[in-house]
Amino acid sequence: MSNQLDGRGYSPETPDERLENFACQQLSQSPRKKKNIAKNKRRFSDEQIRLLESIFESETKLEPRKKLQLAGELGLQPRQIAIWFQNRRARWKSKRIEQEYKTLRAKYDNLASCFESLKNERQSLLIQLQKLNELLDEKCDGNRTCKGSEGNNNLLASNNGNINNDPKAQQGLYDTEFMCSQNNKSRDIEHSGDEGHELLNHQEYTDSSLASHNQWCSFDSGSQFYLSSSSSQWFNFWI
DNA sequence: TTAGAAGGTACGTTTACATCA
DNA sequence: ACTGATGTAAACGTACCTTCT
Repeated sequence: MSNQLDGRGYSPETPDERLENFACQQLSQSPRKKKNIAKNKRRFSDEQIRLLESIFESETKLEPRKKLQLAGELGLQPRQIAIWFQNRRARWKSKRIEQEYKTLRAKYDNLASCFESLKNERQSLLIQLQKLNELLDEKCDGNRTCKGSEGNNNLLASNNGNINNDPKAQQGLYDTEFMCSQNNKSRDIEHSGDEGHELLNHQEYTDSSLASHNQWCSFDSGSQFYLSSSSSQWFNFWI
């Protein structure tokens, strides 16, 4: 505020001049009285502004008595004081709104960037899943136990049974488990109870783009890696 | 309880003035 | 030096609210 006032090129009236002007205005009976008042409009002096600002800092609204007192101190009309406070409140509000906008904008930008990185992460997870699925297909091709009820085999079971000795596949499984546990823990945890067990055995994978001709392998509940219907929806939401 | 006057505020607009290209 | 555009602050008009009688 004071910066804006610095360098003002007007010559402030003294209180006496102001009173004189006011007296003239009051005495003027012309129909253009209002215009005459406006024509004498002068910016308040630095000293007046300083005092007004200091009071505004402590109270943004003036009590009537204080307004009169201030008017007397500054040689202004009470109405001028009231109007100054009105305008000051308006400027204050406008600044505050601007500041709030900046804050919200920063938060939004941050969220948007998080969203982007999560999207990228999801993409890489899907690629890993695709690879794992292909590996499973290969295993199943060479192992007839994949069919029928035993077709329910899964990566973890294979891994635990030391059937899958492919270090690359194991690494992929580890990575996948790790990333899922990091990112989906909060979402999947609610399905990890009895309800989760049920989901494990009855899930339907309808994503034809990624589901192979074999069904997606379900994972042991302990692996924290399975696709419930809700997480499918979550994934679809991100597409 | 209701009506109306008085006083206050928010908000949008107008006006006068300063500054700058 | 002059001028038009622009920004800013003082002032105004109006609608609305609260308080008091």
